[in-house]
Amino acid sequence: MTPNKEDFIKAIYELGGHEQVVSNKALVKALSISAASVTEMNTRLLKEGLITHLPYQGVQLTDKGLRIANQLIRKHRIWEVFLAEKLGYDWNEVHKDADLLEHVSSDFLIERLNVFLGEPTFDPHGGVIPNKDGTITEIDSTPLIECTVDDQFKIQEVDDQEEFLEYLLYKNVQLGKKYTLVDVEPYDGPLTLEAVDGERTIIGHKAAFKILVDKNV
Amino acid sequence: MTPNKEDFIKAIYELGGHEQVVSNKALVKALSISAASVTEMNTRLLKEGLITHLPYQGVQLTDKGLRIANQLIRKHRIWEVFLAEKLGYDWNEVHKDADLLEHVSSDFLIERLNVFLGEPTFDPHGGVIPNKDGTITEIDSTPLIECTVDDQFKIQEVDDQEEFLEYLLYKNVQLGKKYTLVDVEPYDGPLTLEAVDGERTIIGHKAAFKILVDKNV
DNA sequence: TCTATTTTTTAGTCTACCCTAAAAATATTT
DNA sequence: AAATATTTTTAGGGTAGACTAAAAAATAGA
Ligand SMILES: [Mn+2]
Ligand SMILES: [Mn+2]
Ligand SMILES: [Mn+2]
Ligand SMILES: [Mn+2]
Repeated sequence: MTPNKEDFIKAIYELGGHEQVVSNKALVKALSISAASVTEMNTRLLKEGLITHLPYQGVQLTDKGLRIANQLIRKHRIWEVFLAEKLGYDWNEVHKDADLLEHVSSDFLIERLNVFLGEPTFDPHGGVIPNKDGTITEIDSTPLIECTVDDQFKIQEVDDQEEFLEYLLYKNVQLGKKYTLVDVEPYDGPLTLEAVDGERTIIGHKAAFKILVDKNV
Repeated sequence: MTPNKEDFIKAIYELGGHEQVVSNKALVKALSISAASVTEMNTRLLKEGLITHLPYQGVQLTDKGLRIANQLIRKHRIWEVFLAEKLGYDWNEVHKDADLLEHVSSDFLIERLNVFLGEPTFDPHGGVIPNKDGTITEIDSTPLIECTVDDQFKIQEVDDQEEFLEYLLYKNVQLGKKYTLVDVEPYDGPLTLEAVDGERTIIGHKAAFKILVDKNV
């Protein structure tokens, strides 16, 4: 296993490769490599039994590939917690370094780091940290876009794209914060959230797809 | 710069390449790669201006190469402090993980980690951590082998080979611990140390080369 | 349905590392 | 001073991972 292969498998997972077929095109975009390189890597991973491949359609993770993806995501997210909680990174700053550290982390290191951090359940943007055995404890959450006026909820998880996290930082939307949805403008207009202290935040329509909330508040 | 190049430059430094010429043979041994690979890497580093090369004699670091070596050692040692102090690694366990982490550590990360650790001066086996600008604060120390009976000292630094550190762990010799040298057997015989609490430790002749002490105790 | 566009694959290159085996240079013995 | 041994370099290969350009296959549109 190499860093490139690991990131490739992780990308397949993040594009839904544990349940759907993922196209080469999607991987080209996600990894910023050429289409030829995707075909090449597919061939390698197929040979190692980490993916299945339907020519001209795409790839899917095997159980073996899925386990590797989950273990890498575990490492990634544990590092993100460390960078945010111990080193004071903002949540939009953690990803880049974690993306490198994840590939050079022995199990010994990760388990000790996990204990040092108090065995966290979520990463800084609310992503669930997979268990040591590669399984995932599913969390019940709803995309904000599916909420209706007067719904009450707390922010459960947000998309981890760096620019989006910066946007939320600017909007002062934080993980775990409680809101009421007080307005949704028609024709894909903005949403207005009201925090418990009365603070109002207006966010764009598309942002509401990237925020997951917990309505059992 | 790649991990292999970085480790190669670090190896040159550790073999004395900031003041002497380092032979290919020494690098073959230190890095466990073939002689041909050493020649090849020398050619690459020469082209980048990181070393000077005298054919059939060996290589030496340029100022540029020296700066890279010191910055890598800084990263390595800061990680070692983290692993030992925060994650509870024994001092013989830190090296392997630090040897990987050092290559994926941004300056941003290292400076934050350094602050988190309280800006340490020494790594877990007493090695000085180079400053941010690549300079080194020299420490006054004496090899234990040069001490004579009745000398008093404290342990300043020890060789960082994993097996040697295990040996010292077994002998209960710790950094900063104060001893009196009570006996040196002739014909390269063992040395006997006595701690302040009266505990006596007998160590082999060759071990006394790998331990540096501070006589200003 | 047939043409145009998009997507995927193939073919051919390139760089970074690594190797073994043989040749060349340097050091050491006798 | 030669012969022998050691060290370094050269020659020739190999693999992983990336690329561009061109061919092939699939999809979308008229
Ligand atoms: Mn991340
Ligand atoms: Mn990564
Ligand atoms: Mn070390
Ligand atoms: Mn290293």
